[in-house]
Order: sequence, then structure tokens, then C-alpha cells
Amino acid sequence: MGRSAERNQRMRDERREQILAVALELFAARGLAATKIGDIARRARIAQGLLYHYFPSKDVIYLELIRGAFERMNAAARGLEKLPMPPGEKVRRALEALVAGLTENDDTARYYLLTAQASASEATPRTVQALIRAERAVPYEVMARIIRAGQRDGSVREGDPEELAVLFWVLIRGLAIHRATWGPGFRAPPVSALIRVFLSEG
Amino acid sequence: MGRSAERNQRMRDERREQILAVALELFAARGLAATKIGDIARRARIAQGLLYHYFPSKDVIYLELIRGAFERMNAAARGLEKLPMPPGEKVRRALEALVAGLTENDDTARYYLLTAQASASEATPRTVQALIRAERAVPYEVMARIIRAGQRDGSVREGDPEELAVLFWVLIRGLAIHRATWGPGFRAPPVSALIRVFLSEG
DNA sequence: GTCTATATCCAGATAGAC
DNA sequence: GTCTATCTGGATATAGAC
Repeated sequence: MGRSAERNQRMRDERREQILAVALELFAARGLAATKIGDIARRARIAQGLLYHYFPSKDVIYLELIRGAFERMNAAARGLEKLPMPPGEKVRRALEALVAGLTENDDTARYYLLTAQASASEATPRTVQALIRAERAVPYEVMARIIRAGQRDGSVREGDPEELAVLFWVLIRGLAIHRATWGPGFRAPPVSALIRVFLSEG
Repeated sequence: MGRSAERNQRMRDERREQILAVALELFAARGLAATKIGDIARRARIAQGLLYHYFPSKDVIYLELIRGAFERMNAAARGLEKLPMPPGEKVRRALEALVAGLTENDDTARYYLLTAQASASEATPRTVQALIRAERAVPYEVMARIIRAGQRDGSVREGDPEELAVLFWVLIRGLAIHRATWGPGFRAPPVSALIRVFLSEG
């Protein structure tokens, strides 16, 4: 590939990213069905027809975003598991990082909203549903393993690890929805209150 | 109004209820935009045209359902507050009843899903948004008052009552979404784990 | 009250000029 | 690569017969 071909490829990728960024914003705010392809094009400041030079359909844009959401989320989960610290500390760090991300980073909040919608809706396209089914267990499994390890060393409270892991993600997803409902100035519950659900002390 | 006029009115109301029940099911499962008026008619086993003899538009059906959701929820909240028991006990009962309702009663779960979607989406019709803005604070206020009373008598943990109330509803809404994602056979976290977020002991 | 048929509109996707 | 114009399908809502 020559110099200019490379540059063209880079520009093409940038354009794709730009479209995806706009689409993430709109899909998170309105959902798949209520987001019009024309809205995405307008907000991205390109003609509607041009959008189809970068993506073959609305569903494919959506799929791409969901794929990205799971990539980030699952990579972060596995990264957390590998960190060199005791399990109880991992739970605390994860809660702090997730709540901070949800509060301060708009795209983070949008990704959580997106997956929550897509996972809960029967209107989600089949291709996306298949992806979700393949990926959605990872965060639960990781958190259950961390909790189990924490119970062995006494830093995490007793209780079924799977159920506690469910509770962990229920909290995070609930916070994301809450933020979407009440706006960025919402009153986040203190992390300390969340931590005592899981940790024996502190 | 004569006898038969009354009977006709009753039949008309029943028909309306039947349509609303179907609409609740579909809106909760797919959201407003992805639910087609034709789907509602088909599932209610009536012609699409006939539906418009009972409701003037899709948005009005949606509005009606959201109104019903808030009526039930806010009535339940105010009823809870009036119960003759100590505040800590009210928190425990509320959690137990809500989790049980979410787990066992499909329509309860659907109502929570519906309001969660409608509140979080910018695509929600203006009329519905106005209703939501007028009603949504009630459950938070009620719970904050109960928590404040519980802190005075020592049964509820310390912490900002508003923030704890947010946490309470974040949990409930999170559970509703979780159930929608994983189906009725989902692993509900034990109520005991939720209770210790709020109560000093037990 | 209930249906079938249809008007109308809107949105996703394509064609083709530049 | 980018645009404008357009095709096409589908969905809301209405008309009108029974």
C-alpha cells in the first residue's frame, strides 16, 4: 500500500469513528428504532447517502457499537482480575472506577446504556442478540471468581458468589439508567454505601 | 344512562383494558418506537382499524400506560409510608415486596421496565415526558422520609437520606432490567444482601 | 362495533451526476 | 468521495361498507 493509499485509509477510519461517535450518542439517548439514519448523518455533517459508503445499514452501525462496548467492558474485567492486589481490593477499585466513569465520562455512560437497552429489548436485531449472548456472561464470571477468592481470604462477605456478582452488575447498570434519567447532575449514592454490600469491613 | 348503555360502557372499558394489557407487554419488551400498532392489534385479535375506535393514537396508549404505572407506584409508596410499623421495618417490607413482585408478577416487572425506558429516552413523546417530570420524584421523596425517620430511631444506617433513597430505587430498577435481560429464571440476589445496605442490623 | 381497503407519510436504502 | 434525487417498503391513521 502506497503513501496516499495509507492516508486515505486513515481518513476513512477517522470518518467511520466520527459516524460511530455520533451514533453512540443518539442510540444511547433514543434507542435503535427511534434513531433515524438521517439524524446520524445530519449530526455527523455528511449527506445521508454518503453514510452508506461507510456502513451498509443502520443495524451494522449498531452492531459495531455493541461489539465495541463488550470489547471494552470485557477487556476491563479481565484486566481487573489480573491486577496484583488482594480480591477485596479489586472489588473496591472496580466499584470506584465504574462509578467514577459513569459519573464523569459521557461515553462510558452511553456504552452501558446501549448494552442495557440492547440486552433487554426483543426488538434488538438477531445478529446483535447473538453477539450479546456470546459475550454477556464474561463480566459476571469474572466478578464471581474475584468474589469467591475474596471469600476464601475473608475480605468479602459470605453469600453465593454468582448472586453477589449479579448484584454488583445490577448496581452498575442501575446507576447508568439513573444517570440517563436525571442527567449528569444526578446525586450519585456514595461508593462507601455500595462497598459494604460486598466487603466484610471498611 | 340506561341499562344497556351501562353494559356497553362496561364492554368498551373491558376492550380498552385488553388492548392496554397487550400494549404493556409489547412496549415493555420492545420499546415505543419498535412496537407497531399492527402488532398490538394482531395480539389483541382485533382489526387495526378498530383499535382507533378505542384510542386515538399509539402515543396515547403509551401515555395511558405510563400514567397507570405511576399511579400504582406512587399509591404503593404513600401506602407504605402510612403503614403502622417502625421505619426500618418499612424499608425491609418494601424491599421484600418489590423483589417478590419483580420476580413473580410479570406485569409488575413490565411496568418498571416501561417507566425506566420512558424516563431514560429522549425519544419519549413530550406529553409523556411532562407526566414523568410531574410524578417521578414521589417514590424518592417517600423513601427519603422513611429513611430519615429510621435514622432518628437508629434502625437505618447513617448517610444522606436522599442518596440512600436513590440507591434504593437504583437497586429496584436495576433488578427489573436484569430480569428483562436474563428472563424469568434469573438468579435474584438475596434480599438479605440488599437489606444490609440500609439497615443497621439484621 | 367491526371489518377491509386505502390515503399519506416517513424512513431506509440505492442510483447516478459531479 | 460527496452530493441530490429517487425508489421502495412499511407504518400510522382514515374512510367507508356492513
